[in-house]
Formats: sequence, structure tokens, C-alpha cells
Amino acid sequence: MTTMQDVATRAGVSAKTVSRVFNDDPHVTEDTRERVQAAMRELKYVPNMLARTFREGRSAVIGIAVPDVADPFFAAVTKGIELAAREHDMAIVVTSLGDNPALEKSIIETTVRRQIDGLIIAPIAADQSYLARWQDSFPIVFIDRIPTKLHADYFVEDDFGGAFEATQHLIAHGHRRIAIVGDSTEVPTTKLRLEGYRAALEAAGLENDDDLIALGSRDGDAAAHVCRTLLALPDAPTAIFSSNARFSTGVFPALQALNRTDIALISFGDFPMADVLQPSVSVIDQNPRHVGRVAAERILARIAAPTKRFRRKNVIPVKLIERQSCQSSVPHLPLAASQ
Amino acid sequence: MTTMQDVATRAGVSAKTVSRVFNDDPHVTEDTRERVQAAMRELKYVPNMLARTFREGRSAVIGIAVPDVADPFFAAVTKGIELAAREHDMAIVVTSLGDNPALEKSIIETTVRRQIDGLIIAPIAADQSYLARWQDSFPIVFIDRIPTKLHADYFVEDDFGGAFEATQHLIAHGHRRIAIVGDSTEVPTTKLRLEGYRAALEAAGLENDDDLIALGSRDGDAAAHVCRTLLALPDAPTAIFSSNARFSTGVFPALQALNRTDIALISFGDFPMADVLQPSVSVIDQNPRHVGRVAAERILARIAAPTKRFRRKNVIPVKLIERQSCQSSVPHLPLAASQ
DNA sequence: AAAACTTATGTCATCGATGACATGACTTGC
DNA sequence: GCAAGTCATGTCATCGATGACATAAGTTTT
Repeated sequence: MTTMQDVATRAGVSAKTVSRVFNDDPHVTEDTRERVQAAMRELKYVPNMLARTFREGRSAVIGIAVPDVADPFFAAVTKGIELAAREHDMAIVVTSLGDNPALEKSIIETTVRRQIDGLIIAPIAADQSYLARWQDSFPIVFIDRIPTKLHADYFVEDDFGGAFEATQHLIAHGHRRIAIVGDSTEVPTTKLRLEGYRAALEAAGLENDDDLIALGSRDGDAAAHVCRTLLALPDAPTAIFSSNARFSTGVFPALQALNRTDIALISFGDFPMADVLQPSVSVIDQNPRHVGRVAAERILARIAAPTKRFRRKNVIPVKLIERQSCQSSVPHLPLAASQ
Repeated sequence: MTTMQDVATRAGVSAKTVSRVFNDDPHVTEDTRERVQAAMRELKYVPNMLARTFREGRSAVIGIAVPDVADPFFAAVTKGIELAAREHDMAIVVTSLGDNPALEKSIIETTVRRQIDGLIIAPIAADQSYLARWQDSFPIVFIDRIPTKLHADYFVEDDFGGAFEATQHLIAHGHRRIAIVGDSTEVPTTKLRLEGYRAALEAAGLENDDDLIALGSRDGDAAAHVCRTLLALPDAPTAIFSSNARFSTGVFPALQALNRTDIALISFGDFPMADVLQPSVSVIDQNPRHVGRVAAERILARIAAPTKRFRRKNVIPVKLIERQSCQSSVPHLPLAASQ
């Protein structure tokens, strides 16, 4: 590793002068500048970022903590963050939190020690109060899920609105018995989506049947199982609202295996190939890349202007992408309540 | 930010003693240790990793550079690397190279300045000689594609073998006119897959029709277009070998749109939902997570034993996953050549 | 021509943790 | 009772880059 001192010796100047040349300081004669540059080239000098960032106390790194980097949703979020970060010469350190909430805190703390300049987190635990002590060291932005027991910036999708729209869409296609599948209502996101679902049913004057609320799945396979149970009910649903793309990729094959593609399906969250499945699956699109970008931009803005005030709560609108999966031939029954 | 000096002052000792307590040095009295630990707790001391790693000249970071973090294949590779790295308290810094080969070098150089301890790269450019100068600073491991103009460790899938097997599989299902779709043969991976394809045709005594070699696509959409062109040929293929999952996700919908799911399809590289499409798509599975893990383990092994010798070239076997997409009802024609 | 300023370059200290070595207190052995 | 040894703790220098300040030339002003 060539250091500035090595270059300085070679060029017959002091390390400080090399530093000046490197940083385009105008107070260097053309002659000296050229000698130093020649020395840098000969010795293939490359700055030691670690030294510089250490001195400045900042690492030019944004930490990202998501449940799973390999999940298409978070992979896309990561990409959005990366592109925005790169425009400011920032690198990203990525961590998967996994699915054990108990580990969240320690995983984050390992990341934090690296003097990151900002943290973007999609938490899995039910309490983020442990992050409070870091908040005056660097900005923290939550994505996908709102922070619990902590005040911090967040960018979440419109869970309530999206769920409402999805459910309404199913109702508009004539469905009256609509099930909701997903994980636990302890997940704030899921709770909101359930509320949106319920609100849409109520707005249409449909009754809320608890048998059709099939939450609590842990993964796609569990959702598939839940789905089979639902269809075996005496008064089975004609439509399923999957509250999360992760479960949709379990539910869809289950319907297919049962040869029940007549059951309508709508997914909160787009997923790969959803548009070419048969039937293609209608979804509420969350635009993960955009979520990543705005979260990164907020981090960067907060770094640039630490005292400026920003809107803390940010809800990103979602968009219904209509495909085929809700067009099953259900007779258009009159709604129970009048229009 | 509390420093060791702060803790030291609080506990009435020197910074060095705090360092000793922190690093479990036995030469500290129980009494002092407790006082220091109390001070650490009160001041919420957290070590400054940047200072430590700067002093040691290592950053405890593995750099990862892939064409696109959001691509499911590389997202899975990344996850594999992350899990292996975490076991050694290493973090990962992820970078997308994009699709402009001219930018590869500069993107990598920005990453390298951060004094990474190792680099895992899936290159996109046709020349990696620029990496030579880094090789004695830290280990470099190539994945997915072999290095060009550089000697370095690599872990690649069995491109030739997988392509051979895929093509053979199509032949075994009665196909005689088999097209290959993919990107440019300038990509080493694609070149090898083309060779595997050709070898399989030859082994079966089938002639090689250049009209069926439809390489050069840039993305899924281009592949879809190529696919339509192929099917419009007077003597159209009955089967398509997609040399890359990225293109399969373009080809499949194209076949579907044309209502030509009778055309057999096999993909080099599994992709999300391939198993639930109709027909489900047979693939050559590359096990990206495993690729990531072994690459990371090699980096870690090289860091631990810099002088040890390792096998540089590593070919990871691939596995044919048979699904429905090759079972189209093509009459079993006799092979042109005798068995 | 002396004072005042400008300009190129150098010296030193610093960021936080920690190795190398020093010091001083106390113990052990003969 | 004193040399040698053990142990807790401290001091200093270091990693590489760079701000603050210093110096030594040359230039302008009066």
C-alpha cells in the first residue's frame, strides 16, 4: 500500500503537498503538481479511504437492514438505495435480519459500530427503542414498516388504502366471500392491511366472517396450507386477498394444484412472473425501487442538513395493477346493502 | 460519540486500561474492571470500529460487485455471501455494475478504496487485468464468469455441462430443431453454453443450423422479440434453450402470448415461479446461494492463510430440474445418426 | 527600501484504539 | 533484607490523511 508519505518522498516534497495536489488545492505550482502526479502514477498511489473517513469520523456508508436481501421486494429496495447513494459517493452495507426478532438488536448493533452515516431499516422486531441512542449520531429511516416505540422518519406503502382498494376490486368483480391470508397482525403492516380489508367489506355492507380471516402464516408453504383449509370450508370463499407477495407465491401454486383457478386472487405486492402466470395475478404494486430511493434521499438530505425539519411520516401511494386473476366468472350478485 | 478516553476519565484510569478491559485482557484487577465496565455502561460506550480497523489496515468488509443486486440470481448469491461473512464478523458492501462494461473499472476502484479485505466479483467487462495490482492487497474471487486477462480464483457453474445436459434433454424428448437464445458470445458464460449446446447436437448427430442460434439479446424483451422471429421461420424450431434465466423471463411470456406453449423451453438458471407457470419450466439449477457461500469461504480462507495454495479454478456442478415445459407432444422422430 | 501582503510549501497535532515498552508496587526466594 | 520476579497500570508512538498554523520566499505598496 503506497501512502502519501511514499509519494511525497519520491517527489521530494512533504506529505501535505501531496495531499494538496490530490485535493486540487490551487496553492501548488504547476511544476510541483506535475512532479507529484508523476510520483503518484509511478507508485500507483490510491488513497486510503479508511484513514480519511476515520479522521472525519464518517464512513461514507449507509447501512441497510432488511429481513432478507434475497427477497425480490427488498432486493429492489436495495437497488433503489444503492443508485441514490452512489450519486453521493456513498457505499451501502447490507444486512439481512432474518426472521428471528430477538436477533434484530444485536445484528443492528454490529452494523452500527462501523460508524455508518445513516441507517435504513425494515425492522422485524416489535420494539425499536434501542435505536434511540443512535439517533443523534446519524439519521435513521424506516421503510416498509413503521417504527415501534421510537420516533423516526419512515416511508411506508399505503397499507390501509392498498388493502381497501384490493378488497374493493374483488367486491366489484362480484365476490362476496373474500378471505384474507397473511402473517400475524403483530406485524404493523399486516394489521393495517387487515383494517383496509375490513373497511372495504364494511363500506360495501358485507359482513365480516372471522372464518375468512386466515392470518398467522409464517411462510409461503404455511399460506398454501391455510389456503387449502379455506377452500374446504362449507361456505368457502370465492376470492382470496393475499396480504403479502411472499405468501402469494405460496397461495398461487396451491390454487393451481387444487385446480381452483376460478378462485380470485389479489396480492399486496407485485412479484416476479405475476404477469405471466395463468391466470396472471392482479396486484397492489408497491414500487420497491422508489421506496429505496426516497429513503436514501432522506438519509442524504438529513446528513446534508442535520438541523432541518422534514416530514417524518411518509406514506407512499400504491397502485392496483389489474391482471386476470380477479376475473373469474362469479355471478354478479346484488350487494347486501344498497349502493 | 463516547471514546475510550471518556470512559477512562470517568473511571479514573488510562485509556489503555479501558482498552484492556474491553479486550478481556487478564491483567486487570477485578475492582478496576468493574469500575471501567460501570463507566462504559453509564456512558454507553461503543467502540469505534473505524479507528480500530484503520489501525489494523483491515476493514472487516468484503466487497461484492455484481451486474445487478436486484436480479434474483445475484440477490441469492449475495445472501449466500452475507451468511458466510457474518460467521466471521465481516460485513458486505454491495455494488451493482450495471450493464455498461466501460464503467466496471471505475465502479470497482471506488469500492476498492475502502480498504476492503476481499472482493467477490461477477464481471461484465471483457478485461479484468486492471485488478492485477490489487491482488496482493486482498484476495479476489470471481463468480459466475471467469476472469479475462487475469489469474484469479473463480467459482463458476458448469456452463458447458449444463448446456449439454439441457440440450440433450430436449433431444431426448424428441426435439430435432432446437434454438438457443441468449446474449452475446462475448460473454464467456454464454460462449461456453453455446459450445455445450453444439456438442449435444453433434453427439446426437443433429446438424447445426445457424438460423437457430439466436444470440445477442440485451434483455428479456429483446429475447422475446428474437423468439417471435424464430417461430416465424419457415422451418421453425420446436424447442428453445434459453441460455440465461434473465432471458427466460422474456421468452416464456412471448411463447404464451403467441399461444405456442407447445414449444419446449428449458432455461439455464432457475427463476422465481418457474415451477408454477403453465407449463412449469424445466431448468438447469445453479444454486446461487451455494455459489455465494463457497466464494465467501474462499475469501475468508485466503485471508486466514495468505500463503496457502488453493485450487484456482472451480466448477460447480449444475442440476437439471425437470418440469413440464419440455414435455410437449412432439412425435419421437428417429435420430438422423444411428445410436 | 521598509512595510505589508501573497504564495508555495512545510511542521505539527489530531482523529480513536492499541502495540511496545516503561514504571512502580508488591511478592517470593534465599 | 535485597535481588529477581510478577502484576497492574501508565506513557508514548503509531496507523494515513489533513486541518491549523508557521515559515520562507517573492511581490506589491508607499
